[in-house]
Amino acid sequence: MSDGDGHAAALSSDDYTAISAFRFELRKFLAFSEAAAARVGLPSQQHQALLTIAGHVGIATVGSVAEQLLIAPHTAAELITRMADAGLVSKTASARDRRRVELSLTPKAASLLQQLTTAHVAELRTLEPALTT
Amino acid sequence: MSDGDGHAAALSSDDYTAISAFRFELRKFLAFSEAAAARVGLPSQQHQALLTIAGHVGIATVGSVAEQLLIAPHTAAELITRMADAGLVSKTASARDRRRVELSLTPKAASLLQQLTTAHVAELRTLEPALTT
DNA sequence: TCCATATATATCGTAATACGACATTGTGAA
DNA sequence: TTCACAATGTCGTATTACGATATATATGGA
Repeated sequence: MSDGDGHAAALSSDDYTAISAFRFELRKFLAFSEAAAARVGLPSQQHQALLTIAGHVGIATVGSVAEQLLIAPHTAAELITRMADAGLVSKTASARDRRRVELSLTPKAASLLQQLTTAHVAELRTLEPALTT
Repeated sequence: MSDGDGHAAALSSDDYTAISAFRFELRKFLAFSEAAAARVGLPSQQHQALLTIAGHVGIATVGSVAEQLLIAPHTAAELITRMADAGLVSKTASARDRRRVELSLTPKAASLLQQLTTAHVAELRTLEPALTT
């Protein structure tokens, strides 16, 4: 503690303004992301799930999605069920461990994800200066 | 378009892995924030509202909270009502424009916000390297 | 001045989704 | 084999943002 007081952090009104502005930028990015996903008919959480499945090292499972999205395993199970119903992912019982369900993107989902990711990379390039301030 | 193709962005599996990792870091920060707020009994949205009220240049109103949180004005009205019921904000009709409701933090809220902000600043210092990658 | 229109806030019913509690099936070690 | 644990799934519930709508106030022109 360099301010000599373990509790009072000496936060000024300007500090709150600056931190609030940071969160505002964060929110704008998340809102952009949500809107972009909605434009192609996806809830944000399903977009995130597609991204983690596509980016997973090895084969993604319900559990790995839960871990990446910071949600409970049974919540991920519900999410994946909805996505399978929507024709976005295919579920395959693992041969090695039959408790596991291995996931892969359908061509439709792969196409949507590519569109979305391209837009996100562009948006991130725009917002990056504001976020790192 | 420098890649010579307006549509195909040439995204590799590694690209998805990298972007997914970025979103994971973002999620971890947001999860930290939510957990920190929950520890003092606040939903995340109420913590965010406190921060925008404290950081607002001039006097915050229901409308300014809506604008900062990227929610509809009537959603902000509901949020502020809940917060007033919880003893976190006081609402005062504006003298100038009696449609407006001016907001201020109660001492209790100011104290909670200071605690939370101190913890957040520390956490951001920890996560910053991972986020800017 | 008076009114039409716009703005700020509020209310109510609804929908989406994450969770807790619990169930089911499979695995692996003693 | 048997048992503790792991992975996934089901169901009812709670929270909260939204759309539609309502009310009060403000403001600019006729």
